[in-house]
Amino acid sequence: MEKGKQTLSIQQRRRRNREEIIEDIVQIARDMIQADGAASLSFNAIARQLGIKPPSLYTYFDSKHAIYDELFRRGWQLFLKHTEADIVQDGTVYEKLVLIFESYMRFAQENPDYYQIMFQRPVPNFVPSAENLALSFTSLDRFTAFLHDILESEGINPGIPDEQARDIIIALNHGLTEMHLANNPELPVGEGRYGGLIHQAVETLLKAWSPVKRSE
Amino acid sequence: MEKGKQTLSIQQRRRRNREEIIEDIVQIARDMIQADGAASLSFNAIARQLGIKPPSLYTYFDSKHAIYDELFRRGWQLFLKHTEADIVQDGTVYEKLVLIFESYMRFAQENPDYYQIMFQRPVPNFVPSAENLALSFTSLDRFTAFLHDILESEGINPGIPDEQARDIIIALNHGLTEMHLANNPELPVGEGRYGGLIHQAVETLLKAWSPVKRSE
DNA sequence: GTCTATAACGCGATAGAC
DNA sequence: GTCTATCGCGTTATAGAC
Repeated sequence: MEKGKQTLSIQQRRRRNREEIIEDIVQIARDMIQADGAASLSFNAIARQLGIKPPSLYTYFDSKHAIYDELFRRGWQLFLKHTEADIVQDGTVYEKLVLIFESYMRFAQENPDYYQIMFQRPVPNFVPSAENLALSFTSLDRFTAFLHDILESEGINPGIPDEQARDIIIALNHGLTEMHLANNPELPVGEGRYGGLIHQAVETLLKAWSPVKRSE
Repeated sequence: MEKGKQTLSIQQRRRRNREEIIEDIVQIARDMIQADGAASLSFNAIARQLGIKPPSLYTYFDSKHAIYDELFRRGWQLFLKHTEADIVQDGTVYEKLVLIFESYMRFAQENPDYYQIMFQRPVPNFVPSAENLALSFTSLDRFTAFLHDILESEGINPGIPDEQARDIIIALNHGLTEMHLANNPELPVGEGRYGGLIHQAVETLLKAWSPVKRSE
């Protein structure tokens, strides 16, 4: 991985434009993180693989943290697209929520590099820029609105404020994903000790929150 | 933190026995992790603070990973004691489960150094030894038995296998804790966006799993 | 003006000889 | 326990090539 030969000569490389090189850097960083974890991403190793010297890399990124920040940004952009595609208008609440859970877990599994940087904190002292952090709030706002809609349209009253119901969903969803990645990272969403629990988890929530007659 | 003076001279230190020095090393490592995160623990810095040269540290630990492994072991030992104290025999299921949730979150907050190493994976390439890993299974077994007991004694049938109910509890509990630490690490258990959701979370689970008459 | 290389600094973990 | 030495890291300064 680290010792890969560059495929282009320096002269050829020079002709390529800046954007292409940045894409290369991002792709190399993603590959390395997927192989060895976000915390052990090496600035020097990226340069080596690109076929340039480490100092030259500073032409494209001001620091190693700037690369993390760019990955953070791209991750959230992709996540917004990813979840958008999985938010459907038809179907039952149950089906909609299951899709949300599966979507989150699938994103984590398909993009472990982005997921680490976005939802875990593997890099000491890395703080995303305020601009990119705002992207994550956009996602939360969207989910809040989505949940509000489906609860209202189905006449579901969790008995607690919508925001609390939302946060319980978020915590359960995140917890299932974390445990799935820790226990059966190789199994697809829907299988494994935790990855296979999405339906039961959503059913549990909806059972508790559905407006049914209770004996007590 | 890192530049603290040693309080004993080398000669005094020499007289102390090996176990005391190891205790010192562990305590210094814990302090450093609490300050800067597990991933940025520095072997050299530990030696500096102990008042010895880095290579001498190898007399006590074979590698940096060996220090992590020792912390992993101590963390699980403490966790077993910690939860044991919070598993009570009297009270309702609701109260017992709330205590379990609070206990886990409190452990994470009071021992962030151990928690990181035990439940997150902040150190690339660190894998706990099989011997110490077994400690974590002891904890799972104990929780399985505990949950089985209280479900049975209260005649609760979640409608799904006990192991699945257990894992939903674990996931929700872990998710709440992760989100609390990420959002309001400074707030005590019971407060904050996620730290204040334990009662609602447990209530949701028990509502769904309680044997009540339903209209559908 | 943009990209590159060389050299060097201070840090880290670790190995080996003493 | 020590010291010396090797190697990797991120980063900066500086200077030359396109």
